[in-house]
Amino acid sequence: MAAKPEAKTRKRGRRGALQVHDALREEILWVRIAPGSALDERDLAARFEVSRTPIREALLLLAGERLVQFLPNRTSIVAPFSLDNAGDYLDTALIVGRAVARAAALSGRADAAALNERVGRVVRAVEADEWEDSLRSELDVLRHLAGLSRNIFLIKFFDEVIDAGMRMRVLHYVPNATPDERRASVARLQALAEAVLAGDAEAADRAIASMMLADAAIVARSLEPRFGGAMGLERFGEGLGAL
Amino acid sequence: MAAKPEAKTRKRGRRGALQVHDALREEILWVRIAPGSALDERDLAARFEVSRTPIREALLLLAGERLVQFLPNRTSIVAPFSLDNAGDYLDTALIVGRAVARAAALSGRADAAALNERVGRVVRAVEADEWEDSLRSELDVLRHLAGLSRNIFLIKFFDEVIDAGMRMRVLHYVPNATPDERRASVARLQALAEAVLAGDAEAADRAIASMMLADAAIVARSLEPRFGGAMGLERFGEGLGAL
DNA sequence: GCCTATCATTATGCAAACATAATGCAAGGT
DNA sequence: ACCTTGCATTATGTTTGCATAATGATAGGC
Repeated sequence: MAAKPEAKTRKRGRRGALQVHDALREEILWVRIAPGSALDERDLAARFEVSRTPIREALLLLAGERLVQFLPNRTSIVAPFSLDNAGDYLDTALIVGRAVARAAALSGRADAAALNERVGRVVRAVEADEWEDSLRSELDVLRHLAGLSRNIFLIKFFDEVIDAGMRMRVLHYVPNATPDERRASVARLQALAEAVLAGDAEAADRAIASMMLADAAIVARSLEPRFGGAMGLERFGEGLGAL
Repeated sequence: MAAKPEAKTRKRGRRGALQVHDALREEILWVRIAPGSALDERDLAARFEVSRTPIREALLLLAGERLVQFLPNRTSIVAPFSLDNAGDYLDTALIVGRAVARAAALSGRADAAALNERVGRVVRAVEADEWEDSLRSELDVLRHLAGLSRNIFLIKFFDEVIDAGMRMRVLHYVPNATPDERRASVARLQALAEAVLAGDAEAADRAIASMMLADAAIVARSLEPRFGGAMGLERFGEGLGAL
């Protein structure tokens, strides 16, 4: 009866373009496809067992998310990745992240059981040294907090911020953070959760900012051998972050 | 020689999907197509004199920008518009806008001649009562200020904020603002420009916030007959805006 | 020996046709 | 008179094929 399981999958997901989009999106964000890689439509069509049209549609959607670069009459590529604007990124992430933390704390919608359960997953994944699970569950907590705001614009922008920093995390945070640093990061996440549960916007703001700054310092450290600290990362927390 | 001018246009714009995307995008943002309208692919194909493929690609891009809703196996529609989350919008716009104003002021890149020229266009358009030009040029000033930050994430988010509020402006700001209110808004824009030129981040922050709040009040006023002030708009400036 | 122009190759951009899911109407039954 | 069931209609989702622009190799000239 399970003669053609993949055929049933094809039939069930009656919209190949979205399937392809989601699959490619995951692969790009988790850097299972290298930045700059060519995305040949014919190859992808063969791989996903669909024609080129749904592939093109998926690539167009990804191009809209700035994850793929559509070059005119040339083969599309995975969006190149560099840390040249990591400073920009963290300035912006701080702004949106702090707004999310404050909104979550002020929402009065935080549920201790649900939140602690999610934080618990992070703790367990870090203890077990499952880096992918730990990253996934950590971002899940943050997205959950954003959801508490019920502000669709804030949620949307925060999602975009997380996605924009995804490959930086995978490439330059995960491989460089020591176990102690991971535990310290989780402790900051727990402080954030507690502040949100207590409805303390100021404390939540400080907690998420210190978490983001500490994580950024780890990324910055990984680059010093190459750039000699010329990345401008030392000014985090000044300027826009001080809004 | 100009025998087939439209044929040359077709040939020159070798990427119909982007042409269609830009055209539809303008029509949706300026509400020349009503929210909720059906977007029949065949009709659009006939209208733009291309096949359905580039139409579909354009619609997918617009769906990624949340300007079109792709309903499964049904005809796509222009994204519905409502003011139910206008409060969310203005909270978020304030956060990003204030960050832009501060970043522009701190950038030290503001050029008096270029900025005053742009502001001058707004003044002239308002004096001439050209509402579309005035809105266009006003948003152009704001985008120009965002560009001064050279922060690609901030620029991107600010663009998205402006687009997200576009139909609200066209439908509920433009028809309700009195000439005096328009002039007052322009005065606040001038104050913003002056603060940025002076490099005064605090003043720029206050200027853009007061501008956005005053404009929001006009939108809110237009709704009171219908909603009796139950929109939650009266709490602007509290909560997140007080970050 | 190196540079340049031309051509074959390859992959994209678009068009048209086919397959399929959803909708509306009509006919029949309760 | 109303609800239900089945079918025709319609528009989407996908496939396939062709036209065209860009790339790389090759041959010719300097």
